[in-house]
Amino acid sequence: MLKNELTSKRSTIRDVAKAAGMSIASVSRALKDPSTVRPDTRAKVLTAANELGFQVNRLAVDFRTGRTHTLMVLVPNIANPFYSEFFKGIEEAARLANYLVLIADTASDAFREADYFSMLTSGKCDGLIAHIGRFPENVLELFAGESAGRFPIVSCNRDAGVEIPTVGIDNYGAGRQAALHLLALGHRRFGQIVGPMEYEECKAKHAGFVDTLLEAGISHAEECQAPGDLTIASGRAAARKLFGLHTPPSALFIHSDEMALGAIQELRSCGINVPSDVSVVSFDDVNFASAVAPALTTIRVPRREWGAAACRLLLAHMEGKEAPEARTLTADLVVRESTAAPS
Amino acid sequence: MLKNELTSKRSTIRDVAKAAGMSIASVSRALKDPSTVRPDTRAKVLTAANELGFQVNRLAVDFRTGRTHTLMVLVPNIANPFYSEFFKGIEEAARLANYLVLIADTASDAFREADYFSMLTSGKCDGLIAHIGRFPENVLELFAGESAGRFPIVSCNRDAGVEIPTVGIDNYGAGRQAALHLLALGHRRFGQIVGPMEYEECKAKHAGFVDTLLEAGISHAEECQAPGDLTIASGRAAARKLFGLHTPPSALFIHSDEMALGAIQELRSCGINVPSDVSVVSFDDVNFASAVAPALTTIRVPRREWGAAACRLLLAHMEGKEAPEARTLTADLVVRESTAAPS
DNA sequence: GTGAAAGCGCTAACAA
DNA sequence: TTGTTAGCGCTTTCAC
Repeated sequence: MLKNELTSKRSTIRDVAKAAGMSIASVSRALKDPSTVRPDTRAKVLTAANELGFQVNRLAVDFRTGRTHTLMVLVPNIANPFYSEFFKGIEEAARLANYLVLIADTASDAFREADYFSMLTSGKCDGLIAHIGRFPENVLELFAGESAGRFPIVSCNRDAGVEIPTVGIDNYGAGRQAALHLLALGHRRFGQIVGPMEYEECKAKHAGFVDTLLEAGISHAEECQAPGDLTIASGRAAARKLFGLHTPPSALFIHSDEMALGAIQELRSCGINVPSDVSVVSFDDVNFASAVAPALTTIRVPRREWGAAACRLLLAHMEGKEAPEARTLTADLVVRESTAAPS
Repeated sequence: MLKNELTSKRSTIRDVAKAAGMSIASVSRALKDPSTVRPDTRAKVLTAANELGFQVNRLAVDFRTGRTHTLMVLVPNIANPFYSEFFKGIEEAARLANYLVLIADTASDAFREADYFSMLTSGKCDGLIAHIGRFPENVLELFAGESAGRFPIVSCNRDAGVEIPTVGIDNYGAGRQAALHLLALGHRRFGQIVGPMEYEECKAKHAGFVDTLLEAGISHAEECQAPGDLTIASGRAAARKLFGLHTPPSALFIHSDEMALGAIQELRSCGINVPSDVSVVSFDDVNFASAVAPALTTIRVPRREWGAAACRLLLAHMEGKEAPEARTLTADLVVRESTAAPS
């Protein structure tokens, strides 16, 4: 039995109406659109509401109006420091339009993803921004075809064959920049620690990097590539694997700052120094990237702008407007201390 | 299958009932509690629902039942990597009880705090876990007195004069451990980079540290203390201030790993080495703490357990049960590389 | 400017 | 086991 069921029930506009000596319609109006009632009516209602400790039941309002003024953001792992600024960008844009934003961590779990997605399809939020690596099959079905337009949703990752509005990053171009920088420094033996390759995002980073090496006449062998899941621990493991090779690389492109941190730590423990022995270019430019030693040379992803752009696109969709802006943001290289010419 | 949706509004159980040739009550039952209807009834309903692309309107369900099966977590700044594990702990505990959890970032903004708090008081969630430094006045009023028990809420920080169920950390004991460790190493000149001192949390860390020094006959001057806001940047600034002193400390207690990272970076840029010149004990043990160089000696806060405990306490409250467990968790020192004997 | 009344989509008595 | 029906608290015509 719930506690608030035991205590007195909360008052409704009906109670307020009785106390103020007017109809519930007037109470509703006085509360929601004061200009439509006479000042003294309004005053009476407000007084009564106050005395009764009246709190509007938003569940009822939302149900009645069919709108919740709430947006949701889905992420696979809130532990990734990447998301902090991303959320701030969304929050700011949402606030301007008078929306509240709620975050859900799906833990890359299909059940959770389905649960949270259903909050959109079942009306519990008005729109959804999905920053998940891959859309689950059942979700794709849901948003395919004609029903596509019915649920306002914006993706932050392009996913093959998905017709969902997307605000993405030019990952291919970013991978390219990483390669060009390392090439310019004089490196010729490259390694790569990649994120989950089922994500388009990681595929594109990888392709941009490898294609650019190829153009420079350098092939990027399969064995010089180690997979990770974007966490520190997976970076450590990947570095261990890569430097077990008999001709280890002199330069590394790593798909996230977190993995880079783990990799650099692992190398250090093996007596391999960054950047004098190995150069590292990573991805994201999270908060700690510029504060660790060596400070990370990384691809700066405009996370706040990304969030804001995604939110604006979502809002535009919800109002049936056209897309308000470009949908691919560029991420640029920031050179710090983790890269140098090969020794 | 989803065809009719594009032309008209979404279908309701009424539509399903008509299509299946039964009453809406049976549809409701078949969907919600299959065991209460005959198998063939159930099959008919499911088929009809499927054909119509029926999705239950959760807004209506929640409104009708008065329950949302949703918990909310309020944090002042999601950018703090501290929260990652904390959320996971909550999510896990919530999931066991069949609740969804949503996160809101209040940005320490009073308006936002009020907005999100009202989601609880207006019924949009069933319970709330607040991990904010300080409760805003208006919120305190709301939860004072008789209405206190009406809204299930759990705080993660003790706040003076607040009668809200709390799961906290023994910050005083942690501050004490930091001091004892540094003292044992032989340090005698101490500095401290503190978090916002209006938070009880930071006050307690500070008091535990200072009291322990005092017991050892060492006074901790006001000038050896610099304020920060728990971010990397504020750690840098605080370190700059502290080492402008003409007798700088040989050991630092810093209220968060993030600030410690900033401080260590600042010191490094001044040619001051950690730990050979200065020892650093920080707080939290976030993900990167063990991966940076030097690895941080820090107070390990059991974040996942904290989240889980807070969630269980909330759930217990919502069911009117007694508190299921102790409400103060201990945080213990983890010695790594950032502390050493003074030179 | 205000009130009466009709629901929004669903659940849960209560009947049958 | 199934159907009928009365609302949950609010917004919103539509009269007055």
